[in-house]
Amino acid sequence: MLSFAEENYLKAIFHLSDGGASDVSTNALSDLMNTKPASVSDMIRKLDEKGMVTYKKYYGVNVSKKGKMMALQVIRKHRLWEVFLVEKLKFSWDEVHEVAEQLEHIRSGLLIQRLDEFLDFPKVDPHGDPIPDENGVMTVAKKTQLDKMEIGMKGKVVAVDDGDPSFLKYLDKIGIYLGAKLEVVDKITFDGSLEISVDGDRKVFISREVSQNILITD
Amino acid sequence: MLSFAEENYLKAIFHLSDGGASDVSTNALSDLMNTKPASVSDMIRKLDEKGMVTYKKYYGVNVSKKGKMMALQVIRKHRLWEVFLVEKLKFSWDEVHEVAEQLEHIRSGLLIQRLDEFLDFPKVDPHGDPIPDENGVMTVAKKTQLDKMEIGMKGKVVAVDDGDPSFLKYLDKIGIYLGAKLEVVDKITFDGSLEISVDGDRKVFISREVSQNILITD
DNA sequence: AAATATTTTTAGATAACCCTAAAATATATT
DNA sequence: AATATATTTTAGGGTTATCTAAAAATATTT
Repeated sequence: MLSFAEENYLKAIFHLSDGGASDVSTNALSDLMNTKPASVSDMIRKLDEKGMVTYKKYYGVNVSKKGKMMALQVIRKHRLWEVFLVEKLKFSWDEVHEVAEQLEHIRSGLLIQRLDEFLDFPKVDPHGDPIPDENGVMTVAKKTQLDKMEIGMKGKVVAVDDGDPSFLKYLDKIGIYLGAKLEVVDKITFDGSLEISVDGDRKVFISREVSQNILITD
Repeated sequence: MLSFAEENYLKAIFHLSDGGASDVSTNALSDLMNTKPASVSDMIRKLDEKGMVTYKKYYGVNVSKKGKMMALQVIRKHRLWEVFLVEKLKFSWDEVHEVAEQLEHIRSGLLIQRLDEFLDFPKVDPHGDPIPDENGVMTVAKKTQLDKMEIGMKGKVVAVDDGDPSFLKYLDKIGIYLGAKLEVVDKITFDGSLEISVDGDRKVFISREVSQNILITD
């Protein structure tokens, strides 16, 4: 069985490698984990011995098949708990992460199975990120950045490309939430900012930067 | 801040001392915690330095005022999570403990406040044990052992005096649950066993031993 | 391609929590 | 009250996860 620390490293490697696509450097990991590179080297060696990662000294690390499954299980738990916190306990987007970081390590197959059921088998978390199933499979909907859409196009907010709490708070403030129906009303060519309508009525202006971080599906 | 291990020791001392009433021996603690007496001595010394327990070498340990509050907070979390698991996730009495042992260590004031609200501020856990409030105060209902009741007396199951899973399973099997309305139909003087009706209809026989472990309030 | 800079690993330490074995203290027995 | 027994503590180690400082390997610059 993996320790909390091992689970966290595995999750970090999974994310930094884009699900195993590219290798991850020791420094990138130490940055993300808020530990020193030396500590990362130690941990990676241990995870390698356990067959959880593939590791070539000085050239980077990646998740193994086994490690990827473990990471996906932790991510599954994290995201299910986030849904619980937001939908049932009325947490706001920016309050969930810290608590879910703790809850994701609770060990109980039954618990997570029942939680999934209780939440009615959600497919995405409150940030719109897909929730892996028991086998680690995620069904990913095609997402478009809001700034790539043309005037008159409509869609539903499925994700937010940024974990920054202040960004999430801002979205909350202007009334944009996961599942909100958006329509591009106008596009200001000067600075790329957008006028959009939320749920068919409320109209708001948002900067290009903000619009790039809002993901839409139809 | 206290570590998981420290929280667990504090909780154990609280329980073994009956909430601070009597001092606790090193061996009693090592038994309950499944550790060696030497480890207990170490931990107690540390908790003493932190002002969480009162400790006189060779003569036993007890919770301090501060330690008692900490223990009650952990117990509060434990019991609230038990209610959640049983009422919302359909866990049975005997499945909750292990998971609640993990969940009780999640650190988030907001979480436990919202959970309490979500569960509609329960006063007792699924075993009928009282849930301390934010200030550590428990409102204890007067409980009578079922075997002390006379023929014709009625009451509601508020607690079960035994944590043994097989006992809880047996109760489940014969249809006795927390909140069930019981009436003593007959008392067999020969062996002290009881005939009781559950919820006004189903009649079952239970041994004196079982009836001693079922607590009733009116 | 040699020198310099950066990244990564190794070596050695520390803190938390547990262990075994031995010493100290308290309790029970004769 | 002296001795035997049981309990508790101390001493010395092991493991995990972290650290700093130094060494080794890789990458960049001139």
